[in-house]
Amino acid sequence: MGSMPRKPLARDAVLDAFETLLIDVGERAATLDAVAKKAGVSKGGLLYHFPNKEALIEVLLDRLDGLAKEDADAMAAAAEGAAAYFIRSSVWADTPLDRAIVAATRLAEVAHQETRRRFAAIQQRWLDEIAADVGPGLAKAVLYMGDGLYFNAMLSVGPAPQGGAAADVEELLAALERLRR
Amino acid sequence: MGSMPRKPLARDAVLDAFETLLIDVGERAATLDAVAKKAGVSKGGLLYHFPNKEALIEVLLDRLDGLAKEDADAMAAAAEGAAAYFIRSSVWADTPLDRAIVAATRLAEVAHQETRRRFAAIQQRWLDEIAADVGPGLAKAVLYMGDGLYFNAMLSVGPAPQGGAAADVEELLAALERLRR
DNA sequence: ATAACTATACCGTCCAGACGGTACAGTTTA
DNA sequence: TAAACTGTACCGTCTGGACGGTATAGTTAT
Repeated sequence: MGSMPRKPLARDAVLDAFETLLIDVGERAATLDAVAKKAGVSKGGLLYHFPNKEALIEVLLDRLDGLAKEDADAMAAAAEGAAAYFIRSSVWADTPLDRAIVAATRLAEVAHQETRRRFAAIQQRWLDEIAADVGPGLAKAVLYMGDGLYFNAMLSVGPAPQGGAAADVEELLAALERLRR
Repeated sequence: MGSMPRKPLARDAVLDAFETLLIDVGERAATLDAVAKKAGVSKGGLLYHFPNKEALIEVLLDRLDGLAKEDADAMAAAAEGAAAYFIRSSVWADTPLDRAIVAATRLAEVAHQETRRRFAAIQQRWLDEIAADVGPGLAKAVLYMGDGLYFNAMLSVGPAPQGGAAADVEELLAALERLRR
């Protein structure tokens, strides 16, 4: 039979902890020690799975790419249209994709180039889907509305409680309908 | 009698350097040593004017408040209307206000609470002016469009050159006209 | 004379990463 | 079948460097 080593439980715990800390306290405070402590893992154990902090980031970005691709596919197939789907999904809802995006944003803010590149690619894909729905002339307007929602969520998410951003979506959807006519 | 000490040249140089470093390399890399070096000032000279990093931040936020207030007043008085003025001014144009906003955003991303509070206040003022122009139902849509522009600028500004975001503004203004009808 | 610096040395703390060791599941060999 | 061995999954400690901040003695401009 093939060898069956123990399952690497710490690995996922570390990744989730890293993501959570990025979201809650920012990149600066998401130190290896803090991540290890949050994950309930020793620092040595953390470094066994991720040789350095950059490796931690890379895996997080890969996870983001996967989730973003899934989401873009769902957007393209959405019955309500890509634009409405996009607006709706731009509210902070603590989904895996939301978390991955905000976490990655914290890295981009710190001028992490690779993160910025990935972001640009994801944004482009979103823009393409929206343009296919509402036409190229309005796509940017819709994209930026959603981005604005994210932007505001980013600045309030964290230790502070999250307000009722869900109400904003209705306004944005109404604006979208108006643009569509 | 009239002893006239020399003018504090270093003070402004330090503030500008701090702002530039925040924009270009993020909060993490905007160390006191880096700021002093960029400003062409000794570290001792920097600390002569700003006893600690927090003081540096506070003065930057005060400068932001002043510029934001000026801008909001101009927005309220704009002939084209507050909403169009806002959209237009949301493009990254390297103005003092743009720089102050992006610099402050870098701090907010690092979960600096006071910075977030100031931002929320500025956003509220903007929202009020826009609502006075296009009505409360559409204000959030317009605000978020502008924020989206800023958001994207934040993620691309820095060492990388700035693309033609100015073209986007025309799209957004067209969308705004459409909403207004 | 005095504010506005320069230059440099230094301190405590924090952090990324290296390193050596431990526990244990599974595999081989006698 | 059991001792010997192997590889994975960790733990705990240490080190070297960076960073924020202090201190202090000397220099320049007004």
